[in-house]
Parts: sequence; C-alpha cells; structure tokens
Amino acid sequence: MPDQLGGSETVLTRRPHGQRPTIEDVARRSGVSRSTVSRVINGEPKVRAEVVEEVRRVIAELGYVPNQAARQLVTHRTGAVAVVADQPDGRLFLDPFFDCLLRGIRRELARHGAQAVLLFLDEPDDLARVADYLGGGHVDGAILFSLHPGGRLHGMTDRLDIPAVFGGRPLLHDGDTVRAHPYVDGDNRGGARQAVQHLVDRGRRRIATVTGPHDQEHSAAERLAGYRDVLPDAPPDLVERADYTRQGGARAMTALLDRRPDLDAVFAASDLMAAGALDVLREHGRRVPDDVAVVGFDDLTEIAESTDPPLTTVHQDVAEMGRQLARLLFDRAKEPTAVVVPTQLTVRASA
Amino acid sequence: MPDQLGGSETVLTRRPHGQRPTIEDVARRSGVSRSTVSRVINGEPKVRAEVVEEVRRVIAELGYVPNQAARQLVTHRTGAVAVVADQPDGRLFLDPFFDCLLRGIRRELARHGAQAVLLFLDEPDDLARVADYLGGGHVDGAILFSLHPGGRLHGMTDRLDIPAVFGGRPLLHDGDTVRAHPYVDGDNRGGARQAVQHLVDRGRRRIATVTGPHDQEHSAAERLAGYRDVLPDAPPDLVERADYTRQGGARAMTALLDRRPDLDAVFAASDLMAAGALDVLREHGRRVPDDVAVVGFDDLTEIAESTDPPLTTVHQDVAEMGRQLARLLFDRAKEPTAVVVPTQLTVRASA
DNA sequence: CTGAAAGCGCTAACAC
DNA sequence: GTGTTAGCGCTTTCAG
Repeated sequence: MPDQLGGSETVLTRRPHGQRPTIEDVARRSGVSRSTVSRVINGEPKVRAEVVEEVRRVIAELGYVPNQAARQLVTHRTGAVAVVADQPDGRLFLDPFFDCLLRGIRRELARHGAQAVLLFLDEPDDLARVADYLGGGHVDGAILFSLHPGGRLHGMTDRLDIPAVFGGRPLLHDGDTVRAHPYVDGDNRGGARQAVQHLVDRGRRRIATVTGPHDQEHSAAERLAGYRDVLPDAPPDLVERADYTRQGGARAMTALLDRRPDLDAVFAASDLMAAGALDVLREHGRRVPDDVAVVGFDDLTEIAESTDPPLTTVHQDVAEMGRQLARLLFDRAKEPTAVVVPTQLTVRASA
Repeated sequence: MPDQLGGSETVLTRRPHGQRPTIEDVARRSGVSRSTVSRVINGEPKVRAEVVEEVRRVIAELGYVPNQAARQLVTHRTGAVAVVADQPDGRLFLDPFFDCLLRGIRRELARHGAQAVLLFLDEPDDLARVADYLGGGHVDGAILFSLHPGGRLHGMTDRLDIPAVFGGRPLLHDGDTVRAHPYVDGDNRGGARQAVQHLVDRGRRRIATVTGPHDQEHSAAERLAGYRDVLPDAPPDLVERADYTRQGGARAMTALLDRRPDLDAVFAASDLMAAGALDVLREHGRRVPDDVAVVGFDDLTEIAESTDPPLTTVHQDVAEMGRQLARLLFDRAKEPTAVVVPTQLTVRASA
C-alpha cells in the first residue's frame, strides 16, 4: 500500500537521527551489557540490586527512554489498543454514554498496562487511513463502535487480521462476512421488558412506545421486541418509530397523541426521545405521570435527572460495558465471544 | 523507565511471530529485491511501470502490510500525532467546542498524511502512561489541551523532548519552566471587546458581565479584560465570577439581579453561562432583549440557536483553530509560535 | 533503474 | 546473575 504524503511535503521528525541515548549508551555508562540494562528496564527479577540501582541512575541521568519501535519489532507488542468511533456526524461527542463507556475501557485497559488511543472515522478517506494505522501494527487490538448499521468497520478488521471486539452487537448485512464478531451489548430486550412491565404494574393500560430506528439498529429492534414481549397484543397505532434523538422523540409523541389521545403511558427507547416526549406532553397539558407515565432507556443521568419530572428509565451499566469490552479483547481465546450486560430500572418520578 | 504489567498478566499479541508476510516475501515472489519493493511501497518514481504493477499485484495477493515498527525504527517517523485531552471530570465529551476543534485538527493532519490519535488524562496514573506513550515514539508530535491551569501537561512535553503545541494559551505557573510553549488561541480579549461594544452601540448603559474563572484560566481573564477595555469605569458590582457552566451562569445572574436590579445588559463569557443567565432572567420576568440584552461567547450553535431568544454571541472559528494547531506543529521551525485566531460577533435576537 | 549490504535499537535464547 | 549473539522488518546509501 503506497503511502505518499498528502497536500504538503512537510514532515514531522523527532530528534535528528540518533541524538537520543540508546540502550547501548546506558550499558556503556553503567559498565554492564545491553542485556542487563534491558532486564532492568523490563523489571526482570534476576539482577543484582546494586546493578539495578546504578542502571536506573544512569537511565535517569541520560534521560533515556526506550525506543518503542525497536521493542515492538521484536516483541510484537505495542501496549496500545485502539478505540475506533465511526461518527460521521459528530453526534458522538454529545453523548455522555460514550464518555462513560470510554472511561470503563480505559480503566480496564490500564489494568493490563495498555494505553487506549481513540481514532475517529469522519470523512470518507479516514477509513483508509485508520485501516492502515490498525493494520500497520501501531496497536495490539481494537475496540470498535459503529453507530451505523452495516458500518464500514465490520469487514475491515477481518481483513486486517487484528484482534477486535465490537461495542453493540454488529448487525450483519447481506454481503457481509459471516464470521462472528465478538461483541458486548446491553440487555436491550430485557431492559425494555422491565420498563414496560413497570408501566403495566402501575396499572397503565394503553401503553405506547417510541422506538429507535429498528429497521437499522439492533438495539432498537431489541427494545421494540421487549415491548412486544410484554404487550403482544398492543395495537400498531401505539407504536411510533423515531431516531433516538430528542427532536425525533418529540415528533413521535406528537403523532401518538394525535392518533391515540387516550394513551396513558409511553415507553421511549432512549432518554433523549423520552425527554422530547415530555416536552410535547407538557405542551399538550398532560400531567406526568398522572395522565401519562413515561419511561426511558439509557439512564443518562444528566438528562434523566434534569427533565421535569425526573425520568424513570432503564439503567445500563455503561462503564461495566466498557470494562467488558476491554476484557473481551484480552480473552478472545475463550468462547463465547458475546457478553450481554444486564440492565435495571431506575425509578424516578415520571412513571 | 520500568514498565511492568498491571493487575493481569494477560498479554495481547498479534499473529504468532512471523506469520505475516514481510517485504522479503513480496520481493522473492515478484522476483525483485527488497529495495525495489520498498520503493514501490513508498511511491518512489524511478521504478519501471511493469515492475510496479507486478509488485503491487503480489502485495495484494499476499495481503502484505508494511510493519510500521520496522519502518519507524529507521525513518524515525510514525505518521501519527497525539491529541491529548486533560479532562479529569469528563466534561470534555459534552463540549461541542472540542468536537469541532478535533475535526479541524484531523482535517489538517490528514493533509499531512498523519493520523490523529486521541489520548485522555483522567485518573492520576494516566499521566505516567501517557508520558510513556508520547516519549516512547508512538507519535511524531502532540497537540495538548489542558482544561486546568498549571495543568500537568505543560512540563511534561519539555522533558519528553517531543514536538508539541498547545490549544489555549498555557498559563505558566510559578515553578514552571520558562520555555515558551507554542500555542493557538482565540482572540478572547478582542472578542469580548466586540461583544461589549455591541451592547454599548445598542444604547445599553448598565452592562454587567458574568466572567469565567479568571483567576485560573487565561481565556477568562482576557475576556474580562476586553470588557474593561470598553468599560474602564464599570463598577465592580456589575462583575460576577462564575465557572463557564450553565448552572454557574444562572447563579451569577441571580446574584447580579439581586445586586443591580437596574442592569440592562449582560455579557456572559461563555454561551453556557449566557444560557443559564437567560433561564434566570426569564424566571425573573425580564424580557430579553427588551429589558436586558444578553451576549455570550463561543457561538456553540447547538446552544446559541436553541436558547430563547437565540443568542447573540462571539463566534470563534473553532475548526480553524484546530487547523492552525496542526499547522503549527508542522511549522515549529518558523517563529512566532503563537497564533491568535480572530473572532466575530454573530448577532441573533438576544442583543 | 535495480541490487547488495549495512544498520535502526531492542529482546531473547543461549552460553558462561 | 551477566554477557554474547542473532535477528525482528524495514529503509537507505552506494555500486552497478
């Protein structure tokens, strides 16, 4: 694969060739061999204490830092793991969900002594560059998030032959590889069941649902399935599809109220949509939860706690999902390669 | 620097040693020397067209991907640039500002054929790991953002001896190195002047300001200075300090109204604070802009356009700042090493 | 235009 | 415990 420079010929090089001290310099200066220095660096036990001390001193004195490239070349390890986010529209950064997830990932990776490096897929040509980066051996593995179904990522890692795990169950498309991708996901269906059952338990009878894009996203389809598990006979006019956004939730709620002014509850498949629904209900003078009870999904505290009234919603342990992702990457050996993280209902005032 | 593994001994290795094809394999298979293959890979001109073709074919056939570690070892280049975000509290991901900035950075880096990799400083021990990562030669340079004054980043890069530029003017603290750090920043002072002048031009006389943490953040101090440039005689009770957040803005507005119920305008040093101020003004029954005009700073469209009324605010070309950061990294040779990106006022309904 | 040879800086057997 | 010796896979003079 050719990798010529882009628009500019400017190139960024570090210290002009050979200025940095090498392991050899450290060895000479401390009167030992390279191997011994290497052992000290890598914390191997069988080195005399005084020697260790002296070598450490020299290292500090010289400001020696091991050259990772040289090390990688022989160990085949980098100590870095890529987290790839496919987010052409920049939605991701607005998502506290991702923030939390990432923190979970970083924590777990840190336990393995690995550094998380985040890459973005934004413009079309980013894909090639990221593929080169991943395939080129800059990282030991990758954790991939594809916000889009049939995302560009799923096929890529197979070809690159790099350890990879997916956040959210990858939706396999027609022509896609059949190879199973290891993934971690929340219990979307179970969570939706909990939410809807809660509404039923509260005595609600005409329970509507605002769904995510269930024809495209696995999570959305599962959440709808959970709703149907509890309410197999729900009439179709109580179901309105939206897109996981606040505005979409508002639109859907408007449509539902229009169609079924008698509804007494709504399960929104995301907190953002639930917030949009609350906005509309308020505008229409419906009291929540007295007239209409509302349950969301995700438990994004920043949203769920600041709505009026605060939102009852399905809690996902997002940080735990992040941790599991990192763990799965290191445990690929053992099957099964899918982890479903349980959900639980956080009851606030809206239902 | 010793780098033993963390809690677990699990290690992530790529293909078991030597399974991937090397440049040697490609050379043999296409009946040329390693050098020629290398030339083809690097797009050097002086190779016979047929040879190029054949080598490319073999590369594809074998699924050969150059080993970056080996390449780095000799070229001293990685093709990657780190973007380091110091964000102990997770605020960053909620910040559309950063999203935009990052996009600008990525674009410009892409022009130079470089991949942006994002690193986070979250927990205390992240600092050491990130330092190792940067110093270890995984990247050719670093773009650093420190949300906190006297941040942990400023000293680090000097010691690491790696090309680095800062987003936002680094605030040098007492014991810190005196070495000037190249940086890119918006024209905070000029922008504030524009904002306040606009209020003056609109005939406002008692113009209050909600400032950022000006004892800690350079930008906040500059925005306050801009306010004072225009209103050197403003009484101190028209100035209220907050923390750049919406809640802080609301609190500050409450205090100001309490102290100076006669105020007829307010310049908030961030859109978030302006939004908070608008909330409070509405609660207090003040009409905006009729009774009180409000100007913000940042022009985060998601916020500025969705407030009621939409916010007049100082626009920063954030993507441009990102681009300049990347550019500065490649241009470090030429002084000066500070870039100030101009601002302009976006007039909406609030003032 | 192409090949041969010499490393880049490090780790990992294997001897001592 | 410590040193010696091979490479890891690539680029890059330097010849031809």
